[in-house]
Amino acid sequence: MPDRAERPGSEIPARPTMKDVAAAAGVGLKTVSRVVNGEPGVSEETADRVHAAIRELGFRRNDGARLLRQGSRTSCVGLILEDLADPFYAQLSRAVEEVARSHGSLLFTGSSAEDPARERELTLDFCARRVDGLIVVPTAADHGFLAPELAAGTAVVSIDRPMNGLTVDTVLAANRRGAAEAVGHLIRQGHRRIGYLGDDPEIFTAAERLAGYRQAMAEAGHGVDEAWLAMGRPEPVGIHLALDRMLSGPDAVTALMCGNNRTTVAVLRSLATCPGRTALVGFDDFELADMLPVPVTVVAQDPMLMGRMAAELLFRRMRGERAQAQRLEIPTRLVLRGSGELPC
Amino acid sequence: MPDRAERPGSEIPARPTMKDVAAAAGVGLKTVSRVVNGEPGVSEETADRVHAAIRELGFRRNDGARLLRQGSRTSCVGLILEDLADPFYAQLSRAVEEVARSHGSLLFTGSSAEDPARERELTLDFCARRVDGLIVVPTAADHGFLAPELAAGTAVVSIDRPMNGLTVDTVLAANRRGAAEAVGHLIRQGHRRIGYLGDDPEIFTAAERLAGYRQAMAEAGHGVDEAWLAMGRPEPVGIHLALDRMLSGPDAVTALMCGNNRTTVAVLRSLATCPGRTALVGFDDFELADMLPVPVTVVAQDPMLMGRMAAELLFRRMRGERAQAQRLEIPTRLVLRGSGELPC
DNA sequence: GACCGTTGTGACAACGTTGTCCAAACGCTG
DNA sequence: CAGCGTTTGGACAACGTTGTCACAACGGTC
Repeated sequence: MPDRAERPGSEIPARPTMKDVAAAAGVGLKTVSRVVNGEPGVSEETADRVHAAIRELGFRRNDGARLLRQGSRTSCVGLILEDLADPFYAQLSRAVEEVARSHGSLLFTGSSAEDPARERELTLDFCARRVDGLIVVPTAADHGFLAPELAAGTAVVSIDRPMNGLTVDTVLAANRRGAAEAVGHLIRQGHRRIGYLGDDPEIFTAAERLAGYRQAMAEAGHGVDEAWLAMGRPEPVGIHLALDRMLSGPDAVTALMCGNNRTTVAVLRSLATCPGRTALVGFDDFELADMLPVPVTVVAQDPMLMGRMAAELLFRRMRGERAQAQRLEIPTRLVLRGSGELPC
Repeated sequence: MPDRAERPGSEIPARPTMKDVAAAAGVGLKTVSRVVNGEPGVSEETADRVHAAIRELGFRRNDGARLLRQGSRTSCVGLILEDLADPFYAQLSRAVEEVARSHGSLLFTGSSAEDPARERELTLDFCARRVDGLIVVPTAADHGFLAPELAAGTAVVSIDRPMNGLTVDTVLAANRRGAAEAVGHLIRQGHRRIGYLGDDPEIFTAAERLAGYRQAMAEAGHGVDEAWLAMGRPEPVGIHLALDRMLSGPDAVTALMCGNNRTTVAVLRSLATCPGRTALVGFDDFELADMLPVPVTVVAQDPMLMGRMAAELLFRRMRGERAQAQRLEIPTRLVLRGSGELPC
């Protein structure tokens, strides 16, 4: 064989292209293309030769080139969330992936780690890869930087939090109402001094849930002592200190509302070291909440449903639907298990 | 303006290309390329004009075309696992993503759902997108179909389970040893009749852990009654029935070993409905295991470390390292919490 | 004023694929 | 055997980008 495409000494093995296949099968380039794409107009015998060459060379079509030529969709969507390892987001991802798969799309995933710069970088990287759509848990304060992408036809859906500076479909949990219901429940159990531990109020969900707490307290005519509030990243030490403060003194709180699953777990760990029982409701359900010594009453979200809804909205947009941007609020469900039903 | 690239009636808004930018800025195509890539040899004034045009048109470079032209790496890696929503895999993903990010790569994620056909499809789709590397939790019995990709320079690393029919770097937990240690621990607590509930033994980890159980029993000189074994997907009903069987009669088992976190949780739920306490050790740690009424003794794996190692191996390969395929076994850690220390 | 190097710029080909178009070879009819 | 359609095949351009090369304009030297 005089002329081989691959040079023996080359470090990076060259991938066979259609040209190589064509040469190996002794046919024209376009014929290979036809065979690969199942187009008609190729005799069975020729197709067999081409298939044999493909197998022999281990050819696989370069989708990048195909997409470039066709100028069409890449069949990729991107998902950007805060932390893939958080069970809430893990479930959400799974649902998004499922829907993407059912529409024949592949999924890019990225964690922003609550860092706006990182989110922006990831988003734009995904856009440079020409994803057809993006599902984002927004962290940045403003998403105006996405406007050109949106204008260029990239579908965008916001999930878990709204996006500022950009009008897009949005899927949220009923944060305020869910939190208000939970606090209302505690109030009906006779509690008046209720502590609230939540995430940084810069985060939309944290602010909304806090607002729900305040609303329920106000509706019941109970004042809120600012000393009962502790807002910040769910770190064990900070939470332990906050609890120490809230649970001591004559005006100690008798019940606690936790703003997210991380906080709830941290609070439970902290409480486990203290004697005495405090009523508690957590926002967001978590595995084994029902199996703990005092089963934990929670405001359950439905991350799977949220992910599914967001993905369906995204694919609807990608199909070219022009309707006005929607804002879906997925209801929460108060799951009574015991921890919220403790007396004062 | 006589000649505009975009037609007003067109449904799909055309993305601006470098050509459009060049026209808008009144410069040549290559000059735009130079500006975009920060190449020298462009006067400041020209660069400013180009930047203005880029901002105005909302231009973003098409990485697909760039990659095609350069023939170089896509800076994408693919991760295929069983179920993104499983906490073990969620943590593993996070670690992989972190390493990928630190190497400037984007991450495709896909769940095989333990379906070989789906795994194969995902894998090959990723390859068609020309990922630089693949990390796979293998489900298929044989991965020979990946051989051409490997030959073409796609790096492949197997994680959690070995790959058959392909020699690649592999990162595993010390399944057999971990399980044997755990069972040995139960034996030292005086147990002789120990039940084992695990996943389908077709799955490598399930088979290995079962082997560890058998080994520990054999070393202690205890026989194994096949009625003590229940292998299959972790479904509540099946597990409940199996437990009923194991825990009744005069020869009821006095301790249980669970082969994975899903099974452990299902067993705990099932046991919660029965009176009486059974010693139990689970393979794989899970959140709140230490907070349950009887804290659960587990064989802890380190999914983050496994993910990190696999990703580091992958990027080492991608950097062109030619060393022989490695097989890393990450040690497990027996975490004593109480459930394994119950008396017979 | 002929020659030089330097600086800024653009024309052109190429990456791997597909869509358009045309040509060769065939069997059929008149 | 001319004329026709049908089947099969290939040449060529284009997608958006970058690498190579060459050209134009400049100031400076002999």
